[in-house]
Amino acid sequence: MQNIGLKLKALRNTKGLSQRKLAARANVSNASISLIEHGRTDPSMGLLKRILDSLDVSFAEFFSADDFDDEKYFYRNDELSEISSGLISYMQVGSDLSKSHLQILYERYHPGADTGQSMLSHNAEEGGIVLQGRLEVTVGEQVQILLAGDAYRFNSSLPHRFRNTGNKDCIVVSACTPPSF
Amino acid sequence: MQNIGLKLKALRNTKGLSQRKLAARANVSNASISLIEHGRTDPSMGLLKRILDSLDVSFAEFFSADDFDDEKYFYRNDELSEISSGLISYMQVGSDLSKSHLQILYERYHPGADTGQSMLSHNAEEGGIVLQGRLEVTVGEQVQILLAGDAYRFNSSLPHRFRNTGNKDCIVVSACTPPSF
DNA sequence: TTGAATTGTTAAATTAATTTAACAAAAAAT
DNA sequence: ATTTTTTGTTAAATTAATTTAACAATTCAA
Repeated sequence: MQNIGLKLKALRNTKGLSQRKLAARANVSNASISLIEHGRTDPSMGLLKRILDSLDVSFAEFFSADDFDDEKYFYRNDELSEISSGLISYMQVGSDLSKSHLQILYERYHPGADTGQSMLSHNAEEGGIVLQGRLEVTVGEQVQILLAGDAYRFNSSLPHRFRNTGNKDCIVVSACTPPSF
Repeated sequence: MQNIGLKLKALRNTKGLSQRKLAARANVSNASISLIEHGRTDPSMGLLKRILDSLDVSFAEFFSADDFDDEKYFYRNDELSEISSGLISYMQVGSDLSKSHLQILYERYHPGADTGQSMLSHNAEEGGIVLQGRLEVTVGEQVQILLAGDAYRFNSSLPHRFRNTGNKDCIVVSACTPPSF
């Protein structure tokens, strides 16, 4: 478990704490911190929990925290990655999201556009806001027509479907975590 | 660590495995499974990893799998939760995000609006698309003016700042995972 | 330049996790 | 019915994590 050690050391350093300071806050021995950081022990969950708690970091955060660090933060309108699919065009913020947790899309549904059915069952969570037009959204047993200003959010494991039932383009800004494609 | 035990037991049952079957696949003793499930031991990371690996479940999944399940999927424009803060108004999709991983906001920056500085260091990831107006965004050492159609995305642990440097309202749809407030 | 405090490491001692091996209870097989 | 497996639990034995307490190296003060 060398990897955990490296992560912990990095985390400790960003908080500017010494092994002993961290040990005191977490109520563990400083030796434990040293041994874990060097991968010379296989820490118990309880020990690691006390340490992470004292750093205000949850297990989920700690294990999902493989920070992406491209230095690209800004995207001009024409730099958005276009992903076309039939009558729907998706403009994605960022191109390679493989190390990312968040996907943001500017979506344009042409009249008659229809996603068909469930985009699979990712353990994901998604939502969006309608900016223009008319969007029929189905989630589980529920169906709704959303107009400009309306919004949706649900767990992506539920079967869902999007349709533009209007006669003009429908525009939506959506987000999904983790990315769905 | 009673909670880990309950989770593991539930997970094992959904896969239809007995303690011994699981133990064999994970190459651990069946006693360990029993002790963990009853919270009578504080398992080591390595032991738990072997068990989860054999179930094709990552640590991240194991700890983040607290599915939210409100049956509320749709939000009319006037149902968005307004969170005002000085010259900025945030319209949030959903009210209680405590069990959620995703926060979606419709943001309106009045002229002169300024977030000041770093919204702290959440181990989060955020991004957004500018729909209207002029937004100055600072991330780390970089500063950019974004106009309608432009976008941003970055790791929220970087110091960042938003300012409306135009003379009209600026509108942005943003997303953040996990929610920042 | 000296002394005090703080750093990270590590052997030895202690405590606890993990396995081995046994047990009883329940289900399956003959 | 009765044997044979399979189930989950647990004491005892073994192995390993964790702490205590020491060490040398570095930084800070005066």
